[in-house]
Amino acid sequence: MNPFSGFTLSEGRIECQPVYRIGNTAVTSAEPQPDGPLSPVSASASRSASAQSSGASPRPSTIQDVAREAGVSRAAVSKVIRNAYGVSDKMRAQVEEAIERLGYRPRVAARAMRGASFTLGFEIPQVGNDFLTMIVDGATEALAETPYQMIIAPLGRDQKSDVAINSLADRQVDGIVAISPRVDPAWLERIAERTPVVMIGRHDRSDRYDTITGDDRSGAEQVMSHLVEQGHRRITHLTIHPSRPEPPWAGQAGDEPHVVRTAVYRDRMQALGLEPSVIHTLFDGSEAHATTRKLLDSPEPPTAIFAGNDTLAIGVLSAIAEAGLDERDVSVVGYDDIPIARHPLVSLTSVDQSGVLMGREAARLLLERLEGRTEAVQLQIAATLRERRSSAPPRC
Amino acid sequence: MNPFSGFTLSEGRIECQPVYRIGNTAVTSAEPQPDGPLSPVSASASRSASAQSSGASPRPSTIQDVAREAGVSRAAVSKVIRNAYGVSDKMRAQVEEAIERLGYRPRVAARAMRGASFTLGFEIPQVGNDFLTMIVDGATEALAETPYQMIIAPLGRDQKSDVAINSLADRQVDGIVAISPRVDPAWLERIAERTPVVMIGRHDRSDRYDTITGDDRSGAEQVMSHLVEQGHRRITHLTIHPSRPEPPWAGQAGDEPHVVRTAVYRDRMQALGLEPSVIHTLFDGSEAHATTRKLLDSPEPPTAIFAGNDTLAIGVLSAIAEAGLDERDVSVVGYDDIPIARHPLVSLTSVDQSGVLMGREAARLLLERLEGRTEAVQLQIAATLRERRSSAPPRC
DNA sequence: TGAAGCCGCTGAAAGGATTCATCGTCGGGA
DNA sequence: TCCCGACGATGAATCCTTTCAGCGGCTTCA
Repeated sequence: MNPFSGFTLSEGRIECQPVYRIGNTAVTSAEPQPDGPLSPVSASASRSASAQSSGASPRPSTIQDVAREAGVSRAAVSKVIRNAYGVSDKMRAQVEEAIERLGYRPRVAARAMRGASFTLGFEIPQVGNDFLTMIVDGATEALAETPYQMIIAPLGRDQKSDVAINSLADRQVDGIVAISPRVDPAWLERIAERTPVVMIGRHDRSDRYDTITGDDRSGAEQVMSHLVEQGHRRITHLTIHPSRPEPPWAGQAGDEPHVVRTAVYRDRMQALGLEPSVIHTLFDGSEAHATTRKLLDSPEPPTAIFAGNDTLAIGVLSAIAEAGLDERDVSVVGYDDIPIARHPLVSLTSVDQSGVLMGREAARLLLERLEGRTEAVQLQIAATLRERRSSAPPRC
Repeated sequence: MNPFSGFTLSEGRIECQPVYRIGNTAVTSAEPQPDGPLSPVSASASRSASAQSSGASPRPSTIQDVAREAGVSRAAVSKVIRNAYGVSDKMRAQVEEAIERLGYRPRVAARAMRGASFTLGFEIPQVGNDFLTMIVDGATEALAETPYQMIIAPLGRDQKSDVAINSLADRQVDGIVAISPRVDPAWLERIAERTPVVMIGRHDRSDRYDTITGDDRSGAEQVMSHLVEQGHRRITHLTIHPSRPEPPWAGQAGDEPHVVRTAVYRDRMQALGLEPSVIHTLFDGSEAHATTRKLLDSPEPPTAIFAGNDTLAIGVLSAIAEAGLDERDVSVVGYDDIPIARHPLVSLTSVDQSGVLMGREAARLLLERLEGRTEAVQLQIAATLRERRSSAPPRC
């Protein structure tokens, strides 16, 4: 079975909450198709049929129609659209009027076949993650005045980054932003041969793609200094699971941000003669919550928890609050400084590495590449600790 | 100037936070292009040139290459890929082996020209909004086993929904999910003639596109009953600005969720002989925060605030916390039940309308359409009040 | 006045996958 | 042995846009 074919609708509608359906319930072609599992063919076939049956759907106008309407050639219209060289004012006016009259819109698929798709793709490992959202926001802003449209390919459950990146490449996006994905650098370089790539997060260095990283070393140092100065000695570090199995490129090509932060934690603890304690959880806050509860019940709970990112820190905070404790019992520091960290009810100490700036710069780097830059660039964004209420000197 | 042409990179790099740039700074083609402002042409031209200069970039293999490799015709390969009718096991094996050997991936743009793009587009008015995130999560899940890839088109700053929807249509997505956009229903129907559309949120009813709504009436009723039962009388309603100027289709075609919630609020207040007080703010929480501060300083502040959605409610809560007050002073109820509402530090009473379910159903409805359904469907998702700490009986 | 060069525009080819009409082959029944 | 139908595979047409080579007409300069 090749990866592009064959799928079936999972049958049955799961209703965990009442859904009222108005309108038809019967699906026209619900009975098994003659050629086995529902395939894209039958889907597109029946779709076009339905478009006809619902009637009065004039096919959208093409560049040919515009050319006819304006009394010029297809190529001339194309040049007007692309703002290319060699178009008289008169012709431009005629063509633009014709475009207006027909409501013509260039088909991106057709453009992509020869030229550009004017699309920049963002691979986002976790849609709900606020740090990633900041990156998207920054990029959106940077692309506002350009003809480029951003599209986001979210990762499905248990999906690997490379699926989404491939999917973007298949769509012939003009550039790709990949956010700290666990993919083979060599593979990514192969993608980058054809499509400009900016990779955010990992401390990679490549001649083929650009990278943007936060200063994870400095950020983590600041966290540790802050906690130690406050008098904490029993500090636990909570972070996400490392890649399993250990990818062959790990360590060699550059480390993921979380790995760097963890390394700094270990170093600082050992330098102080303290026992490092690192706990790995899933990336969403739920497991961080459960883990923290257990931690609080342990005979000698930590007085401070350094969470690898804010999502984890939020989960940690919820466990602490549920246990009726506060920052005087257990201090918490996160990483990323997502918007909710600033909220007075949360007030989470965190490291600001300006996701918005990262997103903006990522978009810029892609635009530069499209403009012609060929050498790789590495950007590093400074990290700044934002001290808030969640970290305080321990009681005893 | 037509809308598809002409852009320039905004010059100068704004650095509000230190950015360290490693690697080249000079951009190859920074000098003005011969044909005026940098146009997509030159961009793609220089790009391909750079690809050549960096060398060793064999053009990606096509269906033709696979056909040659497997010793069959192009059409045969196409049929294998699409899992279509009339392929012998032997040929399938040969072709799949050839695909494997060449690392062939079908170009989506080319497929879209005749067949399907296997892409479903989501128009998301606000990337950071957690309710919308829940919808995306639900849809991701529903699409996991299908060959369809989801792409998200986020709205740029000050961008209208129709820009993003058009952009998705231009990319020939096979289906569109639009989330409560302020667009003309007639316009949306025109889009829906060619591409299946599911619209989430607005209480529309169309023969051409499907709709999914929450039960905003019931949800708002539950909120008001809850607050009134707790003894609140001075209840202020905070909601987002209505569309300005008033769109010509307002009220006629169906209302936006926020408008329905506000209407219920007004009705209930008036039925109780109380003075309704509605305040409009921007959709992001920041203005809600400022507005609430002012409200708290007023001579007779409300004892409860019913926020039109959770994002606003979070902003309200932050103002209340900053003022050193709590739920006994001012109760807060939101709408959507986003994940952070459950957090013990926030504990926001809210209306759960299951965004995840909405997203899942939206994806399903599109798949049904692609399967052949032609009649429109309306789904309504039940609303359930989740009572939490943020709403409590007033002090006096 | 002739040659050269530029300008504005045009026709045709290219790009990759799908689909339709068509063709060849093989097995089985008469 | 012959014919027919079913099955499998094929070539060509198609989708829409961009790009390239080229073509008149005009200007400029020798």
